[in-house]
Amino acid sequence: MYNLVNTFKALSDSNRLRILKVLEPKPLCVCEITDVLQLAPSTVSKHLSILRDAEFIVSDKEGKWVNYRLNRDHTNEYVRHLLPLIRTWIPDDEQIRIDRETARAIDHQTRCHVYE
Amino acid sequence: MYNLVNTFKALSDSNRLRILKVLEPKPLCVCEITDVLQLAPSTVSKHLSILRDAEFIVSDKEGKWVNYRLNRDHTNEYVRHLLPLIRTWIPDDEQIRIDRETARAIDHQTRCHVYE
DNA sequence: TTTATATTTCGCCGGTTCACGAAATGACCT
DNA sequence: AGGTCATTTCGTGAACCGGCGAAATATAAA
Repeated sequence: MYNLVNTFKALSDSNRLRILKVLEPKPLCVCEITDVLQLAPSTVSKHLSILRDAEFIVSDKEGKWVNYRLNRDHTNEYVRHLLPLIRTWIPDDEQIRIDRETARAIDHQTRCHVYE
Repeated sequence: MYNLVNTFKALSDSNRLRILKVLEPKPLCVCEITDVLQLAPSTVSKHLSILRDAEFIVSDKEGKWVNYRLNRDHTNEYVRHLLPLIRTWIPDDEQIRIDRETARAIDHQTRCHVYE
């Protein structure tokens, strides 16, 4: 029960839903997500840890960056059912549309100071 | 988006999940639900209004009582998908099991002062 | 080693949520 | 009309949540 409540709590914030929706097309690192949400990095980091604790997303460390992606693993029953539903929901929400366009427009090399 | 967040918020409280689960077998009035949850009537009433606003439950007035039941209507897309999921989840949670037993044991006539 | 960048952790502040009791409202019996 | 019970509304206090900036940590270039 406690676990189920926690799962729904993770989904009870519009900025966390924005994160899940912007990760649908492709994984992103924290600084890219920060650019999309326009929130302080510490705030974004906290949101990501909540989504990760609920197993909606997983992180991969790559150099100084941490990439986050949707959890496609089917171990967690709640996530297994909820992620596909969320994928079908609010596909044309204006905010979500803007976020995806923002994410698409980010030049990863420049934004994340990647040396060649 | 706002609507979806609100839907998840309605599910983000263990007492509200208890209400949804105890209503699965059959509708109950507020005083019966109050007996099950062991919370103040005003608190229970508030939880019920949150669940009703999110369209998970509907109310029917019957004399001085208000009966609440799960919303089987399929108008709300979120509810249409989430209620069946919740029905399959935490079926053997200890608290849920106790709540259902409590509800089953309530003598409606006596508890709700029903005149013959 | 120093500097730059990315990320997380921590503490604080303001707003929200959840619990309660008191009061208001509604329905029905006498 | 007066009394009783069911329910809701309202105000309040404690706990929680989401935002921020500062500091800590990690990686890698210079």
